[in-house]
Amino acid sequence: MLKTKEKVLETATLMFNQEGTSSVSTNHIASRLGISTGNLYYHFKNKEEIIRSIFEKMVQEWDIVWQVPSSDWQPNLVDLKAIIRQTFQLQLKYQFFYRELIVLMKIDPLLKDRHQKIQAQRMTEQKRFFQHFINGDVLRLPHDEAIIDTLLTISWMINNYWLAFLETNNEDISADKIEQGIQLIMTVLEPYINRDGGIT
Amino acid sequence: MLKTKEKVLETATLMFNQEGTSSVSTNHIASRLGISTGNLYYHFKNKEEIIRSIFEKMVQEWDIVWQVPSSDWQPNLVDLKAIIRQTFQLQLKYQFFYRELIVLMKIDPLLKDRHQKIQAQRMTEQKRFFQHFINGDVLRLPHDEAIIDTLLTISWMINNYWLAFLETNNEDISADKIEQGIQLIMTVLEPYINRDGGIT
DNA sequence: TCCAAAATAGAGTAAATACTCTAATAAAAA
DNA sequence: TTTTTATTAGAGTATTTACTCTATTTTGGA
Repeated sequence: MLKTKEKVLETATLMFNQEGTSSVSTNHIASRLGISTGNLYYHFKNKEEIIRSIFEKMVQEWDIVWQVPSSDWQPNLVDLKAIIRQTFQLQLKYQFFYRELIVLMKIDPLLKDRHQKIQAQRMTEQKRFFQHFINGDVLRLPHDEAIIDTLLTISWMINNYWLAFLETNNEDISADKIEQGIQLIMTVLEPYINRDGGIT
Repeated sequence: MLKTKEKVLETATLMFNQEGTSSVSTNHIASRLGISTGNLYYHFKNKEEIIRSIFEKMVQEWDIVWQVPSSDWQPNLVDLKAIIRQTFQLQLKYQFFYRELIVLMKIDPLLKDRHQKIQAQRMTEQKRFFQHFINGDVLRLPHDEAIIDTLLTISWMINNYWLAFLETNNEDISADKIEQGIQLIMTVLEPYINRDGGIT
């Protein structure tokens, strides 16, 4: 059975996803859980600390998804798609973050700092990841160096905003829609995929 | 000189952009403007009506940007870039909307309905717009029909989320960054651009 | 000039929010 | 067992928020 602290994070995440952070008060969270506000504040200094803790959980799960399988791993599109798929699933779990990030960072400078650090790290990691695919001859890029950054940025954006985009279109998110998101990224990379390397 | 009603919308927009809608109360807006709350509520039924009015203004400006210049207009990349540039500028002016849309729609079902209608309309318009470019031989697409929708979706997403993406990266938005956003979209279209048609 | 309608001021309020404080209970350690 | 520490309950509070109400002023037309 989960400890109170973990239960708060879990329930808060669900409620934030459903109603948005500003509509969900600490009192709401406590009463939904059937605990007292005193208890909730025993575990968390304030609402922002709850949000920051959720962020840290998300970061941990994200890191697991994106770690390179092993040192002798051969980059291929099937694995890439699997990773993108898992990233989409994480976004689903922590939807509110992707929706409200900018405002949340405005309200909480600590979260802002933390996010900025993480984001910078990830950018570097992803670039290295991408390089694997070029070195592994799965992707073949023009001499123009800048194109790597550009493609990476676009892929990142699709990966980050596809679900939000669906939401603004009032489409509900199904496994099928996630595959469509993967497809979008593949379309961007398509012109640069080397048909000889990796399995499509 | 602007009427009170217009001034409220203008000031509210600025404040929402700076601090986020949930941090800006109707009292804040009134006092920033140096008017009474009574006065503000004389012009607007509630806070949501303010937000909806701002949305309508944004829609109007957007429509001006995207109307096809004239019936005998020849599609070309220079004009396309100009339109994208103006769209980015609109996003800058109404930043808070792009950041908070999903939550705002959750809070206000009227806004949600309205946005959904507008969004659907625009999708159709943009598709027609895109078709101009194909018919005008500026773009050449593979027989695969689905690719049109895919490219359109990706372009739309970049156009809608590029500035938000920059914000999460803590980069401030300059004219230069806007050009970079245009470049992103062009990179996506690049493999399908017919070098003979239109001027790059 | 007069008057009805439009615009404004500003005091007032119910509800909600984030959080504190103290006392009680449960769990762990000695 | 006893004692210390970790949890929990729940009443209480200062502040804020969205919004109302009434009285006053301004404005534009007849």
